[in-house]
Amino acid sequence: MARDTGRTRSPRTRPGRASMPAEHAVLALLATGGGTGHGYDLARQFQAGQPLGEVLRLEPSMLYHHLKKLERNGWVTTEVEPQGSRPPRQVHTLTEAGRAEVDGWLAEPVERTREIRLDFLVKLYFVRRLAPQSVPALIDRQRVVLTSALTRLRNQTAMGTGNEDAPFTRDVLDLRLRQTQAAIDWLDGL
Amino acid sequence: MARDTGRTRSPRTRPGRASMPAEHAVLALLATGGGTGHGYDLARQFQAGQPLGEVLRLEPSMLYHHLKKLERNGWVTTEVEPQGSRPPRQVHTLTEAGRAEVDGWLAEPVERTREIRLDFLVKLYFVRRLAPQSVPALIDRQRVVLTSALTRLRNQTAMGTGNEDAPFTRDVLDLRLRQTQAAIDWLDGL
DNA sequence: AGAGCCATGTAAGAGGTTACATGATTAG
DNA sequence: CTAATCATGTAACCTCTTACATGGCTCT
Repeated sequence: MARDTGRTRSPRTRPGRASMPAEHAVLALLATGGGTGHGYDLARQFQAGQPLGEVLRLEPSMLYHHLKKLERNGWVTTEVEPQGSRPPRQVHTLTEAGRAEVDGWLAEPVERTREIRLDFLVKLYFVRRLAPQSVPALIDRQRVVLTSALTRLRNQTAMGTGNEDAPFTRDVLDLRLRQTQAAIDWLDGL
Repeated sequence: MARDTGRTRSPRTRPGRASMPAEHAVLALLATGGGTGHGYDLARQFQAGQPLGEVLRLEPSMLYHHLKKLERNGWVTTEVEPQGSRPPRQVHTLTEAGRAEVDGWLAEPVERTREIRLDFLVKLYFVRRLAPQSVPALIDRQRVVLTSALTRLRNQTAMGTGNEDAPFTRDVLDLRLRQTQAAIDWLDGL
């Protein structure tokens, strides 16, 4: 369609802005290994049976994919390390930008309640390993986010109370309230 | 492994087997409209402000995409309906296979707790509109699924009680327990 | 005259899954 | 001898999101 407006194509401002837990987990895992590591080694931690693997399962193919992407982002550099008899390793090293990215990601709470289940758990795992003194701050900030979500949900529920023809919407809000409340209770028990 | 086994490429048994809530919602929405409808009309229901749109937001482009896919699956047929002055409509009609697919989907509870938030809510919305007498059965079946998940989580928690070096795993299980319990409580209140 | 509705899509990319490819070495 | 481990990927196919295209008609 459309011959061409002259502008080739907008730079796609922000592509959705998900928190990309898998990518950040790989980056943070590099940080726990002193800033370096190779794919095969990192892969083990994402398998079933490992604590991290219970929350975020990552197939080797996806792990290698993420490592390539982290390199394109300038968050890691890669060198080949020959191994004698074994296949050579691609050793990845965190850059300063990568380190900053990890630190920022670890300090930010997640936005949505549904991100508690994956994103926040992964963050919690790594904050405990990389900056245990920041754990209470992260939990507090997350609690604030969830509490304000709770308030918003309560307001919506109150506003809808005249609307008697929408029991479905009431049920939706009720579920969300309960799930958010459960997450807050869990945070409080940490 | 294997230069070539002769088989060009396996038919990819099942591509992940998610419940595909968006696709089924489109199909079910056609059913509520007497088995026929066109894209633009269906699209309105997936917008913000509509009860369905509060749970499942679908951009027009994705809706049209799903309609094409439903046709490839043999669940709908499509005819063009000229409109006089307006642009012609693509009128989609549920086939028997499509009707059966909707019925089956509406009767099945979801497998995972995290699918309650989207998949189950959408199902509930359509069961109430298409087969209100089946609502209690769906809720019961869903309750059974969630209760057995709860039992599994409790067993895992009990087994892990010797493992003192894994507080993270305990926290993960605790969160899942609370979220599952919240979902059960919500079901009981419906 | 301009805004917005009607009605349908394409293009491009991110993120993710599963299967398959390769090939040497070491442990049972 | 066979299976697992070390080590790295590619191919093919999904879903979903955002941006953009087209073009007449109706309402203010």
